[in-house]
Amino acid sequence: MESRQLRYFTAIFEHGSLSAASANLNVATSALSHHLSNLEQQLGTQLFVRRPRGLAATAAGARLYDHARAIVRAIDTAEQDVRSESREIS
Amino acid sequence: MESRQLRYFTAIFEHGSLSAASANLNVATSALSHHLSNLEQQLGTQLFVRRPRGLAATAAGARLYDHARAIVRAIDTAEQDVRSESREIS
DNA sequence: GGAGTTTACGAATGTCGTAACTATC
DNA sequence: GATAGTTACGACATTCGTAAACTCC
Repeated sequence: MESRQLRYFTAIFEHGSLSAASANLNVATSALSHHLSNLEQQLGTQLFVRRPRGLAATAAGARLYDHARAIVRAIDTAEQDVRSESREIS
Repeated sequence: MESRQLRYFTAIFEHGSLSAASANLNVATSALSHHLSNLEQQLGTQLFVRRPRGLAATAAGARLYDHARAIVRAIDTAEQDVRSESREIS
């Protein structure tokens, strides 16, 4: 699981569809579809049920979301923290 | 910051050299060197001081390590959790 | 010369967008 | 026909290893 996959996944989850996430991320739906498929295959689990109007998270998808949100935040925090550390030194 | 960069970084930090991390990860030192350079450039900070016998972490490097270790663990935990969730369902 | 890192180069892989396709309303 | 997702294909970028430098003992 790579950070980018988790970022895309959280956007898809929060927007409820690839097309909405696509508009928000400025990434083509095909790319998101690919990443989602890969993630599901890597985990061996379906994360969303495909519905006519969009995507509905499965239980596994909802559980991953809780983790993914925290992980993405932690990464952003780490980056900011290191940058501020380096500013203190220099 | 991608997950792989953080995994490589923690290995380099823990082993204290590219060559030791290389042996542990089964990845060539050149790849680790490149990733480390990219990470330092992305963060705008030097993470290790290059010493004749290996690498010594800077303050920024040490601070990143604390974050990186937690993030890598969180990712592994998330993966296991989702897998166990899917087993419960099926 | 040995231990360690970096740089150069090419191969394999991954990522992404456009476009065509499918399905549902 | 409009909306939403997937698949096919090609272009571009990333990742990685081998090999050749380079530095410090």
